[in-house]
Amino acid sequence: MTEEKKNINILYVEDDMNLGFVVKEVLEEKGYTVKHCMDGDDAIQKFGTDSFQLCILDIMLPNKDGFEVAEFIRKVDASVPIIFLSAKSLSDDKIKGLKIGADDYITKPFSTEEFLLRVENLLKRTGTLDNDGADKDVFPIGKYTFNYKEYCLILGDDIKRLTEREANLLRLLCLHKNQIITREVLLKSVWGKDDYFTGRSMDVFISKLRKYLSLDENVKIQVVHGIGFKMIIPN
Amino acid sequence: MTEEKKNINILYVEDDMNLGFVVKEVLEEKGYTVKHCMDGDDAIQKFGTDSFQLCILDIMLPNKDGFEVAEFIRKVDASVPIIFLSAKSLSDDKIKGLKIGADDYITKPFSTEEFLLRVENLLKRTGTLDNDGADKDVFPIGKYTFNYKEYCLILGDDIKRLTEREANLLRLLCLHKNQIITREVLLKSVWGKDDYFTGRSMDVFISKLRKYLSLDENVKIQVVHGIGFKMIIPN
DNA sequence: ATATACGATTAACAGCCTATTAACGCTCTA
DNA sequence: TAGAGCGTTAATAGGCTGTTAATCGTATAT
Repeated sequence: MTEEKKNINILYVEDDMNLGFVVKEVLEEKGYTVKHCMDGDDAIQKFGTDSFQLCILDIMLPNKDGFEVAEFIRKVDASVPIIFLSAKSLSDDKIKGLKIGADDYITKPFSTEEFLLRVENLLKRTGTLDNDGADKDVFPIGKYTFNYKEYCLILGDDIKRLTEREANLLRLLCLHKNQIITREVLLKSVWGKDDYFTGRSMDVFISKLRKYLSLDENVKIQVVHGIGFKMIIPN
Repeated sequence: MTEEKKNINILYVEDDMNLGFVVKEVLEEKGYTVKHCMDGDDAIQKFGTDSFQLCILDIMLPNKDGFEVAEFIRKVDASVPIIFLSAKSLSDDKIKGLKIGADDYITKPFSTEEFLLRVENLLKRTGTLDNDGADKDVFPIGKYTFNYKEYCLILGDDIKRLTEREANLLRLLCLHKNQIITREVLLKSVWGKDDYFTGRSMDVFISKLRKYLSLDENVKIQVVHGIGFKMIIPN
């Protein structure tokens, strides 16, 4: 996830050094690339010489205010998403921003969590970020692809449908790929209880999963005797 | 402009009669069609039996709160834009809403001007305003064409008329084509309740739909045992 | 008011699917 | 080497689904 974001360029215009530094840090920590400008003219020029997937504009700026910058940006690129930051919660400013076509409007002070969520949501909306946490439900397993939500295991044209139990178990193994996961954890997570018969039942499922995955010899569900299992997935 | 908007359906959930009435008026004056629900359960069912281009949800609701409604709606349609209304400007609520995937978050009280601007902006963003969102009710299903609004299923010259229930059910399957949709979601959306007999009733409808769709062998309504169904529509 | 038509629900039965249990043989470890 | 742990296959029971037919309820026409 983080690697994908590295390609996302954000133009950030803010004259408050302190806030500016913090916000830049926060965004960069999440893997975004951030160009930070201190005033409107600088921003306009940056926009002309680089391409951005998102613009975050403070409204109060020396030289040219955020609205003017936004209007300019809109002339150059009508679709790039724009977020305004404002110290005032004055409705007039808000409305002016919305009229220009702001995509979001955040009032200072804001929590970094809220800020990041808004940024992410906006990028998702505009299709820059891949949609929802769907990534979390698709696991590559060697030559296979395992789609947890759809309960299926895909290899080429072949789509093997899994039962709910099979899928739950396989998902846990994927979340711990190349690591040992104990029988207890598996049993408590998937079955909710840990006794002899449930354990034997799980062994039957492990057996099935091995069979399903047998067409890629590099993928293995190893047993760790007396402890649990370890699914080997080569990179 | 106003004429185009006539095709835009808005689901509005608000238990405050006074505010509800005003907002409905304001939106309708702009040419939108507004379905106003008073509580969450009602909204969920409305969503299952009609198609909306925008949902506006109050957070404080009797029965089910706005977040729950949103989560359900997201299960049925992952892309429909959602705006939350909230009396509290509490950051926690905001964050919760954004996490669920709200597209905007408006704090009461708000001016009608700001409100309308946000609605329009959101609709522009999602492209609903451009193409007069008529497509939303016509679904290609393999060789068939399903027209939800007209309750009919067309294959060549043959026009099969569907009942309302049949159409509602088929629509939901279409919205989730090639994806698993759970029995619970189908039942809550189409019937508004989820019990044994309603479930059996649904099975009868599924059986009918399969029969209607049997002339295209590439179209299948698969069962996902213990979970729900998955309609396969080849591209 | 009565008859009719239609759609939806309920009933009934058959068939299917799945998780579990049992059984047996093998492997690992103490 | 004994005993516990695991791999695998097969059988079973119980729940879930597919389908048809009967019944119920409501709207419509006579």
